[in-house]
Amino acid sequence: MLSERRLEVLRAIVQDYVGTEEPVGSKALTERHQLGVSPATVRNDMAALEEEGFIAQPHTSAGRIPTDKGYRLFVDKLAGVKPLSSPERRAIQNFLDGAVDLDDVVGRTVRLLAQLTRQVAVVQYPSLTRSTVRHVELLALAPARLMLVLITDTGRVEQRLIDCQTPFSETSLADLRARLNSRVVGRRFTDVPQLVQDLPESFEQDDRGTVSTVLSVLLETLVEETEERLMIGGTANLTRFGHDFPLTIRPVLEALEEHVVLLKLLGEAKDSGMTVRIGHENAHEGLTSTSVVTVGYGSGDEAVAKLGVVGPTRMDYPGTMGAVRAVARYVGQILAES
Amino acid sequence: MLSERRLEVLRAIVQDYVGTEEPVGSKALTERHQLGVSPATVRNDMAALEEEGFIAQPHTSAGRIPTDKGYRLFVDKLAGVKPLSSPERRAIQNFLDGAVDLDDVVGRTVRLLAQLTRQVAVVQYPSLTRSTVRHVELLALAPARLMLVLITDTGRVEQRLIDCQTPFSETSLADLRARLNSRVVGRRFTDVPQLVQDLPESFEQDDRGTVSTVLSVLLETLVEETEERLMIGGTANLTRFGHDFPLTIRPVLEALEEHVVLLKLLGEAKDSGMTVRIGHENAHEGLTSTSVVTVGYGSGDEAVAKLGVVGPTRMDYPGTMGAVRAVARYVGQILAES
DNA sequence: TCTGGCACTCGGCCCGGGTGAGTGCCAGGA
DNA sequence: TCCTGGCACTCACCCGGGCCGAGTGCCAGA
Repeated sequence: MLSERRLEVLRAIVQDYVGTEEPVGSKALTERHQLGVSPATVRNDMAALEEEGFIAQPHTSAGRIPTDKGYRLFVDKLAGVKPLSSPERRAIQNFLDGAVDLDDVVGRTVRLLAQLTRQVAVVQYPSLTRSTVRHVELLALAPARLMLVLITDTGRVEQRLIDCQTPFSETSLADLRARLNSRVVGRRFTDVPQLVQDLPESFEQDDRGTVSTVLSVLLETLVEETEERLMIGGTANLTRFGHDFPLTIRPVLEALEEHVVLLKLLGEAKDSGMTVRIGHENAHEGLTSTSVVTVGYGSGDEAVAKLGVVGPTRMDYPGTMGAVRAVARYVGQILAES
Repeated sequence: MLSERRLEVLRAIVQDYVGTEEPVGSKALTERHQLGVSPATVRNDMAALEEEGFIAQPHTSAGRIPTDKGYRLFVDKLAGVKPLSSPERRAIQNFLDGAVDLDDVVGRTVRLLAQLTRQVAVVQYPSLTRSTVRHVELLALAPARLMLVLITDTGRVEQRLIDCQTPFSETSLADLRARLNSRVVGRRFTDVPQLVQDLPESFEQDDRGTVSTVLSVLLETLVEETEERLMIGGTANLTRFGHDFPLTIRPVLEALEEHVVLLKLLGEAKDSGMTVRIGHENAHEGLTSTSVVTVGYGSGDEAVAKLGVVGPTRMDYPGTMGAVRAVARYVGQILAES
C-alpha cells in the first residue's frame, strides 16, 4: 500500500529524528539522504504518511516526527539488527568474564547494558521455574528449628527458616536430606512436587508432620519464589530524555521502582526472540512514552529469564537491539560455564 | 556573637525557604513570624547574617536563601528533632512487621523511608563485621567440591563454593562441621580468626589441606565481604528537586548508582548518633547540592549498619531527622526479634 | 537601638515585530 | 501519471523595550 520510496522516506525521518531529536522537514531530508527526488515530492509522500498515521507534526509549520505506529513499521519492516563491532564484543566478554557469583553477573550485566545503550537497563535474575535443583540442604539450627537451603543450577541460593511443632532427630534429618536429594537433584522445579509427594508416608508417624512442613516450605519456595527478582541500572541516562523533563521522567522513575510493574512488563514479552514494545503498546501508563526492548537469555537453549532496556520511543532501535541481543548471548554463555 | 534575635531570623528564613522554595524577604518574614520588630530591623539583621556567610542573595533585589553554613548553624543550634506522630509510629511498625526475611526488611525499610521523607532513601545491609555467627554449614556438592554457608544473627546468609584438591570424606566433613560450629557459633566475626587458628592441626594429615582451604574461605567471607551491600529507593522524589532540573539531578542519579560512593558516604558518618552532612560537606562532587542524613541501626545497642536519606540541602531537617531516627529504631527492634 | 520613609535596583512578565523553517497547493513539464 | 519548481501562508521562536513590584540599603528621627 505504501510505495517503496515512501517507506524510504519514513526510514529517513526516523533516522534523522533519532539523531537530531528535532522534527525533520522535507528539505533537510533531501539534503541528508539520496532519495533522488525533490523536496516537493517528499512533501507529498509525507502528507501520505501522515494520512496513514505513521508520522505527525507537533504543530503546523513544523517538521514531522514519527508516531508510535511509525516506529512500529520501522522496526518491523525497515530496520535490521545492527551487530556490534568486534571490539565491542571483546569488551563485553572481558567485562562479564570477571564475575564471581550470580549477583555479580547480574550486576555487571546491568551496568554493561546501560553503558552500551546509554539507556536504562533491566536484568531479571534467572528464573527458578525453568531451572533444576543442584542441591537441597537441611540444617538444624535448634531442636525444633530447621533451615532449608536450595541451590539451583543457575547459581541461585534460596534459604528458608522452618519452625517445627515437634523436635526432629539428627538421624531423621539426615535421612530426609538424603532421600530428598536423591529424588530432586538434577530435576526441574516443575517436576519436584510430584517427585516428593509420597515422601512423608515413608517416615515414622512422629516425623511425618515435620516432613510435611519441610516439603510444603520447599514447594512454596519453588512456586512462590517464581516471583522474580531483578536489577536495574543506568537511570542517570533518563536525564538525556528530553527537554520537557520533570513531567516525562517522573512516571518512568516511579514505574522503574515498582519491580512488580517491570516483572509484569517482562512477563508480557515473548519467551523467545526479541520483543520491542513501543510507546502506548506498553500497558503501564508511566511507560507510554518509552520503548522497551527485551530478550530472553539462558544457560542452555531455553530462556530462563529476560533482560532488556527501557528508553525513549525515539531510540536507536537497530543499535539497541544489537546490544541487547549480544549481551543476552554472552550472559547465557557465562551462566552455562559456571 | 550573633544576638538571639538574629538567630531567630535565621531560623525563620530557613523554615520559610524550606516551605516555599523561594527566596524570602524581610517583609514576608515579619508577616509570617512574630518577631516583634519591623521589616527594617530585620533587614539590618539580614545584612549581618549575610556578612557572616549564613545567608545569601541569588541576585540583588531578591530575598535571601540560607547557605550551607546557614543550614549547618540551623541544624546544630536551632533545630530539634521532630518526633513522629503516633499514627505515623504505628504505621511504621505495621509496615515493617510484615517482613519475612532480611531482604524484605531492607526493602520495606527503603520504601518506608522514601515515603516518609519524600526523599531518596538508602539502607545498608547489616554489616558482617559487627555481627555474630549463628551457624556454619558445610555441604558436599561433589567429592571434591564443597559449599560453605554462613548464617549470621542478623539473618544474613552468605554462601561460597570451595574446590578442594583432594576428596574429603563425609565423616571428616561432619567432624569439621561440628568442631567449627562449636567454636564459632555465637561469636563475633572479628574473633573468629583466632578461634579457628589451630583447627587444621587436629585433623589427619590428608585432610589438613582441605580444612585450611575451608577456613581460609570462611575468613575471606568474613573479611572481604565487609564490603557491604545496600539498597536505595525513592529516586522518583528527585523530580521534586528544583526547577533547574537536568543539571541538578543527573550527577545525583549517577552518584546513587555508584554504590561504592554511597558506602563511602555512609562510612564517613559517625557510628553512633545521627549525622547530617550538608551540601559541600559531602566529599563527592555529585552530591554537593544535597544533604545526607544518616544514622546507625542495629539489633542490639550497637550499630551494625547505617541508613539514611539523600535530599536537597533545602530539606525539612527536623522532620527528616525524626523520621530517620524512628525508622532506624524500629528496624533495630525487628532485627532483634528475628 | 529600633523604626518609618525613600530612592534605587533588577528580575520577571507582557507585548509586538521580525525571521525563517516548513507546509500545502497549483500549474507546468517529462 | 508522476515529479518539480514556485508561491503564498502559517506559526514557533527570538529579541528588545517598557512596565511592575518585591526587595534592598541608607538615613534621619524617636
